[in-house]
Amino acid sequence: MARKHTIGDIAKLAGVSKATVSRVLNNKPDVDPATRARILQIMQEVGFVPSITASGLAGGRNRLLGVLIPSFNWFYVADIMRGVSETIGHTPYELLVYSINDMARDNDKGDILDHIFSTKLPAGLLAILPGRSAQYVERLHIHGFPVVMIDDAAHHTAMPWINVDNVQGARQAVKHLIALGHRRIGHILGKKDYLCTLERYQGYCQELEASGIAVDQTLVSQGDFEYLGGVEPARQLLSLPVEQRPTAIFAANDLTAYAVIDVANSFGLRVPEDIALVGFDDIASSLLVRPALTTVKQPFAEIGKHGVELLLSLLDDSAQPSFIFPSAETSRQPLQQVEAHSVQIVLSTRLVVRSSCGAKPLHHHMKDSFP
Amino acid sequence: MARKHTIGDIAKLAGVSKATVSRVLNNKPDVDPATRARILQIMQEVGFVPSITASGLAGGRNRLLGVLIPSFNWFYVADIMRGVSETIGHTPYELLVYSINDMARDNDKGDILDHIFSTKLPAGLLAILPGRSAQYVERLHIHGFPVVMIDDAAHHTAMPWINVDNVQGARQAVKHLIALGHRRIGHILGKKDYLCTLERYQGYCQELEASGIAVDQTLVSQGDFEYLGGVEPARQLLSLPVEQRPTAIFAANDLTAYAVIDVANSFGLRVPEDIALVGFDDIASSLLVRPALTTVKQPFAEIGKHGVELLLSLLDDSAQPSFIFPSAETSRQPLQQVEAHSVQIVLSTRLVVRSSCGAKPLHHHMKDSFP
DNA sequence: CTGTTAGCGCGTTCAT
DNA sequence: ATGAACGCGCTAACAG
Repeated sequence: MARKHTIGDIAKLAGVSKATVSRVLNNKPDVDPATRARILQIMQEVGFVPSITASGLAGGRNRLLGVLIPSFNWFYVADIMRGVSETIGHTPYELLVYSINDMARDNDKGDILDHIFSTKLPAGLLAILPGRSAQYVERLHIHGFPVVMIDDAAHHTAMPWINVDNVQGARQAVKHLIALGHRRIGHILGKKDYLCTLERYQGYCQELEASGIAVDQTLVSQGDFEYLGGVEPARQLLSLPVEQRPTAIFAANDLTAYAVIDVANSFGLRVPEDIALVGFDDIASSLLVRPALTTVKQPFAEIGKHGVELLLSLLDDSAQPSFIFPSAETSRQPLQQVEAHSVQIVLSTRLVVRSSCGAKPLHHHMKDSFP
Repeated sequence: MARKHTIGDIAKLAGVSKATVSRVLNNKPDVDPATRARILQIMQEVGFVPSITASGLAGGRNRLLGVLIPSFNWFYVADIMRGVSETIGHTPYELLVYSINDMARDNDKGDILDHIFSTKLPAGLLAILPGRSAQYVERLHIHGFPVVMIDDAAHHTAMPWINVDNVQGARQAVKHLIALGHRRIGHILGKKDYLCTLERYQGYCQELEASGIAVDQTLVSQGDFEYLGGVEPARQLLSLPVEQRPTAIFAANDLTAYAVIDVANSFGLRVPEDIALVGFDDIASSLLVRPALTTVKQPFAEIGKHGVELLLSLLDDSAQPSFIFPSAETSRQPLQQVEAHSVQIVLSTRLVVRSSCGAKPLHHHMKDSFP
């Protein structure tokens, strides 16, 4: 393991001043190519690693990226974090995680955001916030702190922002059910006041109407994105007289769909034979429940990736990342798929067909189809 | 939101030197109680937040705790991280996450540990490593970097280390099955070369023998902790002639148990009616599969919590010049559930009875038992 | 008990 | 194109 070297050491070895070493470190233009090469060479050899701490102090900006998550236990958070951490791995930044539920200080989300703002430890923040908590994050944005939101309720703001197209996603789900011959398609709504709840409902309505099917409010029931919150609305829909009962249900998310499966079974109904089912999210467990869930896949890892890229594009225009870890020569990919001026990104979803909808899957997934 | 203040500002406001402010900041004993109170008061008022960056540079030790995880996508990692983040929330430390699979640099675990060691960004590292990768972490430990391992294969080392009692856990599972009247109890082993695989198998054997049941090797089959890797051994066990076929199976972990459920169903067998099933881990999805899985619960959050506490105790110790100043006042209170000298902690497991074992659950879990 | 003096490792002026 | 010098905010010796 390499000993700890400072730019002073490198400077001596290279026979230049510390300032020059600092210049190549920060990729400044005005350095003689020859000496730059020599310095880089030496840094390689001795395994020089600049002090994030010191450069942070001196430069005023740390090479740390903050990510605020609602909880480590939410299934989809893990997928987003995978994308986040993978993307950060391609940069000289490190990953700092703030979790809301788990904070010692009161659960007030404003508090933790205050903390982040006042410490200014991370150079920027990627905030995954459900519901209408965007306002807290917006405060940071207003104060000039680089922030990217991953949320459904942030449309009203001008903050850099990233999300999926919930309307299209819902339409994909309903379209598929219609294509399978269903006409009475029920919907269990997500949590009230969430924008994505509304959007998915809108997509549901749009697709029905596009097929000439009138939206029947008796087939729409209020859920809350949780398993338990899905039980009652599922009961409600499945309790309808057979001729009114939906033959298919589009649940606002996967957890809600799980509740439908269980309620259906408890009613002596089978999924998908008696009731076709499509969820939304494609969290990891949807591959494990039986029947495996057909669902609208949110590209969580992509969301995380684009979120980080967008955030990075906000940070530096001048000092492009410096010098990467010695072994990562090829890993420098252009982080600029994100347009410099597009501060809002909408990713698209994809329908993943498994067993719960009753369609014959085109591509059998390994786990799904092993028997 | 509070403006940014430095200790210099506080010093002026309090009419003392920066050194004194620094002293109260670091809870040094020799400060006049009155001035200490006054300074704290002022810090409160102006909302002073010390710069982690600067104190890290000056003191040589950052208020950052590193956690190395194999992946954000492993179910149990999320639970451990919940405990970790919750515990860190009670301290002035921040959480720095390193993920292995997702690193841009080659997947070599040694590389990322080198990186951590050479940057020395975090004050210490909590490493969740599967298998025998402990050696990489051990290098850090040898070089004096504070490290705590969460792993099954680290018994051979003297590193601070934390884990669950796999033998007892396995015995709990098997004991329960025996109590339900089962005599032919099969076992699907975990991944080869993992210590916890061996330990769980040993527990399985011990409990059988304690009940006067001979271990039958035809009832033991090799898995690998993965769902897919559980399919074949499950097939093997369930293909046995009825009179030899196990009436119950103890799977080395939950994912393997899921495979047993699916294979059983594909054989026209029902869980738990035809085959009782107990898993190990109690990952979140075990509440969602059907039948809900009876399993040996690993206290993942506790593991994370104790891991952090142990790590912090290592840090504090090294920072204490206690030999020189045998002060009478020990105002250092928290985090000392962990004995100063116990560098290895073994937590115990708990059997969570749900549907898959065929026993009538004593306590119906909400989700589990809603119908 | 408290103030003074040095740095920690690096970025960023100024000069040259 | 490069060096010298200063300072980021704080901790850690030293004195008193």
